[in-house]
Amino acid sequence: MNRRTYHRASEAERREDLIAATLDCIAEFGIQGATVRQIAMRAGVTGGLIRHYFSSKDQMLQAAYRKVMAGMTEAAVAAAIEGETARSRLRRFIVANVTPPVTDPRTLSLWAAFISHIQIDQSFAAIHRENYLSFLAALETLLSAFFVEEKRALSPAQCRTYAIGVNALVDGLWLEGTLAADTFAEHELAENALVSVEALLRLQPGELSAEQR
Amino acid sequence: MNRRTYHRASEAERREDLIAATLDCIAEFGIQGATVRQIAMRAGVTGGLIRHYFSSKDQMLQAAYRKVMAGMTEAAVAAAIEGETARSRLRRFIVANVTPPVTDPRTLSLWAAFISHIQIDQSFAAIHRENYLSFLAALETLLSAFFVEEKRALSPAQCRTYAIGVNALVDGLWLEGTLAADTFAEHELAENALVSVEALLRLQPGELSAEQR
DNA sequence: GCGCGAATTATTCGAGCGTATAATAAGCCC
DNA sequence: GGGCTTATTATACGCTCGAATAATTCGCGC
Repeated sequence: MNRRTYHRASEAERREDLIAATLDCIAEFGIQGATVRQIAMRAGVTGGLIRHYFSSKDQMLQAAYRKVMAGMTEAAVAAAIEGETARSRLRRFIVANVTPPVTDPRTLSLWAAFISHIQIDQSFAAIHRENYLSFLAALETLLSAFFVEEKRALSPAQCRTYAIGVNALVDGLWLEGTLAADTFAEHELAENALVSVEALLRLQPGELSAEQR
Repeated sequence: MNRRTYHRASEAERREDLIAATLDCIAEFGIQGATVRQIAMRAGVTGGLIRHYFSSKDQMLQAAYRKVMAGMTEAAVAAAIEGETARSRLRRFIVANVTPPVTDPRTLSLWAAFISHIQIDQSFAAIHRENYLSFLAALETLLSAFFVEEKRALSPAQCRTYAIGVNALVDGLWLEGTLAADTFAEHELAENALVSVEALLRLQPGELSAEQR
């Protein structure tokens, strides 16, 4: 009749653990393998506890989705703000998106698993939309600041078109580079990203891509 | 004791039906909801039959993945070959990839569901790689033909860089445009794709995007 | 240091999972 | 058109699922 001894954790900490365990399981076994029991085992608790923190398994999955997306945008934004000029911030933002830890097979697996649920469950669609718009807005801000700095006048419509294109390019390279990581040399992807973006924006070759500290 | 009456179908036809039913179920209920019983019901047969055509459910999923990817590339390639010049073929290829039926929420759902499995199951990784390389090769062929036609000399390395960038851009726009279809006007996506590709390739504005029959 | 609320475990439930096997009906061949 | 092959159905098996409930142990306030 000896029960397991256990530690009473704070709510924040426990939820964090459960979400992390959820992501581990999805990455390792797929969304079908992320069962309540597997997740609980991974988190070092018993299954029943999950329902104590989340009203259903589905709500926990949504929290996990938010976590993944937040991690991705935060990494890129954090890299960007360290730049001193608008050009440097744009450059750093782009590079961060095609460099670890953002380009990580595990992250991509998780991202794809959730994307595939967008058409099925409206809640996931809402989370996606929120993150997409916020990412696009961040990119648009970086871009217009860059054009101001370059003293290049741009209509808002033109700026939006650029943002959409650059967003697509960055997403696409992220996908390509993460899925076929072995076919790309060390910095080939980042270099390609910078060269491509400067072409997209009709900049001079080297304006973004040239080595500069 | 009355059993269901049934029709004995040809092997090809039955496999086709089962794969189609599998895709329907994944799109509608997610990969977790694509159970043997659901799939069988959708295909109008009983569950046991699946194991008569596929040695396991997993093998059927792989066949379904191949089907999805084949459909996507075929649509784009079919559009391309109707062009009379290399420029037109490139143009049509790009437009096809950001236009229905390729930009279809259902297709994207399916694609993502399978992508999320390639880190888990090697078989899916192999299917992905095969399709990625073939798509990239097709694009590279279109590109180099285009450059020959334009009398613009390009090193193979340069051509590969371009192919990777254009591939990323097209993939990214496909993603963006399909996931946020409601935020894009009728032909905005295709127009953006052409303008972006011509910028990527350092062409004159309008060289690809200008209306031309 | 004790009591009490609540975090956590343990156990149970019915449903549904993928698979295996046996019974049956369909339809081609002669 | 009767017999044989086999595509298909029907049924059963052993597991695992998400969820609900009851029992317990933790650790803070006093």
